[in-house]
Amino acid sequence: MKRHDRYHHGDLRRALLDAALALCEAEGPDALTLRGVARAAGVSPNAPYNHFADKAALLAGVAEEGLDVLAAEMTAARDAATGAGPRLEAIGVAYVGFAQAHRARFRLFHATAIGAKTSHPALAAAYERTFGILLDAIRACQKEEVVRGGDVRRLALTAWATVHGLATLLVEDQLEAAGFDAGAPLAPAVVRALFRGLRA
Amino acid sequence: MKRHDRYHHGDLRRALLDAALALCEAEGPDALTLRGVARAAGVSPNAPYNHFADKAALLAGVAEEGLDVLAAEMTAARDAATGAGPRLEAIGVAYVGFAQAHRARFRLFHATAIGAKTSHPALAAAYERTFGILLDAIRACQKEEVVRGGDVRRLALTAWATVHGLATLLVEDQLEAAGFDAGAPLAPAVVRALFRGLRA
DNA sequence: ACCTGAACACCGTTCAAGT
DNA sequence: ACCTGAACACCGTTCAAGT
Repeated sequence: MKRHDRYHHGDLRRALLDAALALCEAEGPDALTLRGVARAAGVSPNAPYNHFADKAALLAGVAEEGLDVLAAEMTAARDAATGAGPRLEAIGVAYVGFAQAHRARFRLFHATAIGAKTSHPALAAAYERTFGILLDAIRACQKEEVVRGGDVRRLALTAWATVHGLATLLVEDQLEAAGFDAGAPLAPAVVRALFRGLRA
Repeated sequence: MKRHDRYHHGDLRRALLDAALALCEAEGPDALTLRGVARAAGVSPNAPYNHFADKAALLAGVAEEGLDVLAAEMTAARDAATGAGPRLEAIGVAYVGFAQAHRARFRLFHATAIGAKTSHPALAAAYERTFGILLDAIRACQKEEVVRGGDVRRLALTAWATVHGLATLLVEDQLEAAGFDAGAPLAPAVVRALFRGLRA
């Protein structure tokens, strides 16, 4: 484990992204330190600056890749369901499921240490792609008249807020504190109530 | 501004809580440093340890006071409305309004730097009080049969998740990134959709 | 082009010491 | 009881230097 030849003439950028995610999974997002990531990758504390402008840029890189995974799981869940309504619900459940299955990745989405998303255009683009999946699903529901008409983005915001709120509460352990069993499948019921609220 | 007699024989604990909130409002939660709080209060870097076990305990103290403010605004909004349904909606809108009006306080609720809530019993108690307001409002709705029956906590979770998600997205500037006008009053529409979903 | 070493200005926290 | 001063082991980041 003392040789790191692959990194030294290979892809240190990739290694740093992997190490950052692994550290976040192991120790939590607050323990994630740039020096620690460099240490885990077997390089000096300054080596990361050859690949990322600063710590925030590294976190944004990890977050961006996480958003792609989320988008993939959302589309997979959508494609496994039939009918516009069930598909929208499947996307919502998948969002919450992603947060529970990939805690570290989800927490990194909102790491305030990333700073203004506008300064990370690749991250903003990944957000837009993911949000687009939700928009499409709602448009399909409107076409089948299982969701009421009106501004798609407004409806999407309601849906996003609901699943995002549940995911956030779960990931930050605020539900156990409030006396909920976080192991129980809370998402389907919450998503069904949401869907009822959007119905035509 | 060089004398701090009031603090030295007065309430440094109070001064630290105030300084922490002020710093969080001015510089954001990430810039909030224990040494900086001590500096702002005019004491040495170690003085806070006479009043708080560590940085997390100070943050928990600020969060706890913030939850009391939130609870007060929720009950005020509730009491200004008439009818169980409108009252529930008013509470939800007040939750989001609190996040927008007191950004720093809201962000501190979820500062991961606070750590396990279980280790801050006073904070957990404040959470429980605030959640109780929501529970009571839903029970009142069930009694008037404007919200469907079933486990109150499950219904409350759906409501909490929705307003919490919207508040989080607003406070973390993720809505501008998604092309929403955060200045627009988004809360009423979202809360109405939520309420439709809970309806009897 | 990519990495290291030394350095700077910070942190949170602890310990001994002052009053 | 409450505060200070000095110290420790860390950070993020920069700069010069190596290959």
